[in-house]
Amino acid sequence: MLSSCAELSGALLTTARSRRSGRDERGERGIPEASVARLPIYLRALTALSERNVVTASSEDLAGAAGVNSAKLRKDLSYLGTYGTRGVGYDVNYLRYQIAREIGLTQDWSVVIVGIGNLGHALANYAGFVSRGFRVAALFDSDPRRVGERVGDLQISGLGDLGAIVKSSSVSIGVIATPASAAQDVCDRLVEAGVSSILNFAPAVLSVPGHVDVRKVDLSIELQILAYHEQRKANGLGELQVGAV
Amino acid sequence: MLSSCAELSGALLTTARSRRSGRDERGERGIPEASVARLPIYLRALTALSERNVVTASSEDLAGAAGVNSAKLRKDLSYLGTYGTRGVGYDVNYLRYQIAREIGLTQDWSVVIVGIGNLGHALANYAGFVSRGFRVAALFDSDPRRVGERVGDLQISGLGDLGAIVKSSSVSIGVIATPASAAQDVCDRLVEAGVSSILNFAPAVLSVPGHVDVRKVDLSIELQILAYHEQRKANGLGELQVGAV
DNA sequence: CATTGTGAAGTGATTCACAGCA
DNA sequence: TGCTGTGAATCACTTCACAATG
Repeated sequence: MLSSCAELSGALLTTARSRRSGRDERGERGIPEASVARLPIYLRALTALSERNVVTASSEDLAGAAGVNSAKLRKDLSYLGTYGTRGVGYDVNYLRYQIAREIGLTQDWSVVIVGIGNLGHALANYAGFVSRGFRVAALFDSDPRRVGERVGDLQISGLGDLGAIVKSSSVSIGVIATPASAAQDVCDRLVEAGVSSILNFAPAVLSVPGHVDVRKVDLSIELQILAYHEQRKANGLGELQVGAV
Repeated sequence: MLSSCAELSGALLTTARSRRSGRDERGERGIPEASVARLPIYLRALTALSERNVVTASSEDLAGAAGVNSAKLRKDLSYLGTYGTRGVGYDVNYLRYQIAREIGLTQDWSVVIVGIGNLGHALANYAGFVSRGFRVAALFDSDPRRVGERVGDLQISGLGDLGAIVKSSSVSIGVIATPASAAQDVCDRLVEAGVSSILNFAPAVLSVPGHVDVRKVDLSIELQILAYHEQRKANGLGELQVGAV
């Protein structure tokens, strides 16, 4: 995917920088966080359309493919600039490039993964990373028996090497897939080494300095949220029959 | 964890049903979605405190452990009922039980996992599910060569058996860990079999009937969101130097 | 008297609805 | 004519700030 974006980038670079990036007179506001979180979804939808050789899509089409309503999609896109054509819709490849650029996917990002258990393995082999401009630069595990083991075309390193490798490969994103008990220590080491974005799969709250971004994915939390709704459905959607006051 | 909740449940069952479940005169409103999403985090924090034999915690303590501010925590808890003591704080085990009950973790939930690739394997072995009241009832894969293979103490079944197994084990939650191309078909089969909550790891938008809940986790989307912020940091937090208008 | 529980105020996100434009 | 881009209205969530209270 990145490759086709790269092709586009030559053709479009003239307009690429002449954005106004939505927003008010202060002239520098970012995109609302909720919109940012949806841009990758739009990108995915556009990529799928592009692969089916669709040239143009209306906000309605795109919104359908992304699973949102069209007003929200148009509002989100309006923060990036004016990339549509009234009466027509959006040029799929053009918009795709604009979004990729906005997210920062026209450059490659190096990530390291720490904690190569079941999940770490799965992440290391996850094709979705590499296809979207992320390069797994190194894998780490604290268990000395695992160090040296091959996973895909990488070899697991010991935590002691983390600082050096992060610096030499200019890694800016770290993925934590350790048990909860190790997560804060690993996080501290990553931050110390210069990583400034962290994706945390460990079920633990991390504290980091203000300049570091953390996002978390907790698999069991997602299931618990589903369980809550499941329970409500089973209860007849209210608590009408639960009784008492 | 569930086992200790189960112990508690005998002692506390008298109060268990006498809730008012927050909220206004219509007397039946659910808890705001944003609050629901945090309840599992509070539960985790309470479990950690409980394991350290902490008996009582203030909203400030708890909020710290959960990584939110105390006003938000108190507001969230207020939707569940009045479980604190002014001037004192919250009884850790009591509150833990109340939240577990609200989420629905005082009962066990059966889940099936479809798509036993790298990620499916990791999920099948994930200790966090079982420790939080989720039982993996069966694993499915469409690849006939994989059917019969053991993963943990389960054997992979073919998709053809999905309907029967979902019904016989009263499974209400399905986890999709297939490639995107298979996801909608698997989803349809799950819904057809009677599953009413789905956790989707495939990078695809699923359409489901209204009574079915879907939550999604997309690993590469999380990285892309981090990349966006990373790019902004690299740009000096605005677009001041990007130039042009 | 420390801490909860909660109205009220503030902030942010979504949806509406239509003017503006190709 | 059809569809985008966007103010204005609405809805949801967060934070403030303090009265109520064990």
